[in-house]
Amino acid sequence: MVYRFTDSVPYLLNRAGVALGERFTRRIASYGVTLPMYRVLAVLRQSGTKTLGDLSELVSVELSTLSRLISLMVKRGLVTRIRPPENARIVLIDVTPKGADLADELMQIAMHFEDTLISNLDKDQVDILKTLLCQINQQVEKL
Amino acid sequence: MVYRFTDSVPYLLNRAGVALGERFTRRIASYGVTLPMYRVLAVLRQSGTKTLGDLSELVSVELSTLSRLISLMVKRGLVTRIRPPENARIVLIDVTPKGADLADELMQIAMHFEDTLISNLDKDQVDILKTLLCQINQQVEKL
DNA sequence: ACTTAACTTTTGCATTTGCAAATGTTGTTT
DNA sequence: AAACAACATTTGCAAATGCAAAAGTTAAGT
Repeated sequence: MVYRFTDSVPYLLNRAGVALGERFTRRIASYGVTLPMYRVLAVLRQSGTKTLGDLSELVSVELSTLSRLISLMVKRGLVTRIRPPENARIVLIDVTPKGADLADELMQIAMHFEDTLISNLDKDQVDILKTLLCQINQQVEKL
Repeated sequence: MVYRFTDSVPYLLNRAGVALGERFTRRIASYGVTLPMYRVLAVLRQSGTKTLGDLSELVSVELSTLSRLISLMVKRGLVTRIRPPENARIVLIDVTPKGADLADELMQIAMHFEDTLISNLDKDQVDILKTLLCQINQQVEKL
């Protein structure tokens, strides 16, 4: 059995991810938001306040990159960045009301994306897809 | 049914893709090769000479970015860049013998990655995974 | 208390990226 | 054959990225 690079999981994963990302980026560009920004807003909207480190983990963006991205988002009034006095080495990020509204709007679009994406796929198969993607994430630790 | 961002296909896809990419990047760093470089080598090794445009499509790297990446790879003796006289507006990229050897070596590592990645997954499920990733790619066109 | 270690974020700097415009080539129209 | 459109790649430039080092804060050891 020969190894076919273009049939490998990492290749297909990247391909689908990039294609999807590009589409969504273009779709939300008119809102003045980039894909990483959307991810930040969506995570915060879903689970509330997060430290920078946790957020970095959750949105798969490197810490230093995220730090600067947050600076930009603060400047645009989408999120707040607070150093709590009781523990001044962490930074807490949260959405502003404006950011929350925007997040809701964008998540509507994302929902629609998801719908068309899996529209002609088996419900069971989509479940398998999601489960496997999660498992891959765990397996990656062992590599 | 509420929309949970962190359960969405794009999110999980990105997460797995980034995690996998980071690991592999670190794994191959000692060979002086980046992930996009590996992808270029692997595609060329698998399917032979390609135009820059086709290659861009195959490795999911934007044309201008790829153009510069290829310049670097040419300088390092990994690939060749030829403008065929019979059609001088295209550029043909191919691996050098050195590039081919490196590609083989790296693909061994990639094979091993794939093995551990899907080691405790169902064979049938992996097939579904791959199929769905391909279908997602096609569906993306409709978004 | 003082030093050292551990934790979290930010910054410096070089590299990579992506869009738009420019370049060069072929094909088509008149 | 000149002008124009279509095709394929490259380049300019601003923004994003990633690593390593720095900075600031808390915790632990002596």
